[in-house]
Amino acid sequence: MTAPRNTPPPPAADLGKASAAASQSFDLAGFTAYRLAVAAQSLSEELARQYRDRFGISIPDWRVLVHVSTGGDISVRDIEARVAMEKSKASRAASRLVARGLLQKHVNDTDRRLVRLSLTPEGKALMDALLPVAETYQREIDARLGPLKEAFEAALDAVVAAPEKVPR
Amino acid sequence: MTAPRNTPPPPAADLGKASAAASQSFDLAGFTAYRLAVAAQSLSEELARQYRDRFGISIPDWRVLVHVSTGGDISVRDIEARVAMEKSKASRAASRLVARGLLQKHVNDTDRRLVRLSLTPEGKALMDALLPVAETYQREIDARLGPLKEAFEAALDAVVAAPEKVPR
DNA sequence: TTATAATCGTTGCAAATGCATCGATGTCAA
DNA sequence: TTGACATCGATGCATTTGCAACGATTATAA
Repeated sequence: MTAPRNTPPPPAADLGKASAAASQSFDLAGFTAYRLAVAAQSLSEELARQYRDRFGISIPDWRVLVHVSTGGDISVRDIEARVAMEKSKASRAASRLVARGLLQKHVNDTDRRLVRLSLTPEGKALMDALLPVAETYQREIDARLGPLKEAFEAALDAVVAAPEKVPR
Repeated sequence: MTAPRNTPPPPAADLGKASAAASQSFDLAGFTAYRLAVAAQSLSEELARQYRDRFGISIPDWRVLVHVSTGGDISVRDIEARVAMEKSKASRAASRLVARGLLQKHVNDTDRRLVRLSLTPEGKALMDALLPVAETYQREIDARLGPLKEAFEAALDAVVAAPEKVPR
C-alpha cells in the first residue's frame, strides 16, 4: 500500500469514451465498503503480524481464544454466531488450538451435540501474554482516532445494522 | 446468520480491567480492529453476494475491474499498490478476467515488464451493468450512516495512517 | 412411541490465498 | 559496455478457505 513509484498519479478523469455510462464515473476511493475493507485489512495485519511472529497465532486462532477466554463455556456455534466466523473455520481453529494444548474440548452434558471449549493452563498463560499486546495496540488506535472515536464507533454500528435486505 | 439461540447475551461492558489476570478482562467488542473487520466483512459480503450471484464476479475480480475501468492503462503492480491487493492475487484475478473475455493484456512498450490492462467491449458492458449496483449500494450505506458519514470517512483515514510503526 | 426435521461440529474437496521464487526486463554505476 | 541489482508479472507449493455434505444428537409432531 502506498508506494507508487513509477506510477503516474491517477488521471482520474480522462476517459471521455463512448458509452455515456459507467465506465468512467465510479471512484473506488469513494466507495465505503472498499475503504472499510482496506482499513480493516490494514489494522488486522498490523496486529496479526505481531501475533504470528511472536506467538504463532493466526487471526482465527486469536478470535477463538479471546472468545473462549472471556466467554466461559463456549461452543463452536457460539463462536460462529458471535465472532463472525464460518463454523468450519472456527472448528478448525479450535482443533488447531487443542492440538497445541491451548484449548480443551468437552462434551456438553445438557446437549451432547455441543462442545464446550475452555482454556488449558497453557492457554491461559498465552492469553496473559497476548492480551497486553492487544491492549497496547488498542491504545495506539485510540490515539490515532482521537476525538473521532465516538463517532467512529457509532458509525460502525450504523453501517452494520442492515435495517432491511438490500434489493437482490 | 446471527441467530444466537442458546447463547446468553454478551456481558458487553463490565471490564474491570484488573489487568492482573488477563484471562477474563478483555472484550473483543471493544477492540476496534475486530469491530472494523466484522463491519468490513459484513459490507463486502452484502455486495459480493450480488456480484457473485448475478454476474459471477468475485471481490478481487471486482476490484481489478473497477480499477481498470477508471484508471485507463493499468498494470498489475498499479493494482497491487492502489487497491491493497497482493500482486499474485491481482495477477490471477486479471488472468481470470482475460480468460472470460472481459479484460485484455498488452505489453507496455515503454517498459516491457509491465502489462497494460484494459477492458474489452464485453468488459465495458459488464461494468455498465455492475456499477449501478455498486452505486445503489453506496447510497444504501450513506443512508445508514446519515450525518455520521463525514466523521466516519475522517476516522477511516486517521486509523489507517500509521504515523509510525507499531513497535514490533 | 415413532417418524421426520433441525442443529451441532467435522470433514472432503475444490478453489483461493500468501509466500517465495523464477525468468524477463530495466536501471545504474563502474 | 558490462555486470550487479531491482522490478514486474507469473507460478509452484503448501496452507487456508468456503461450501456442501455427513454422522450424531436433539426437537417436533403425528
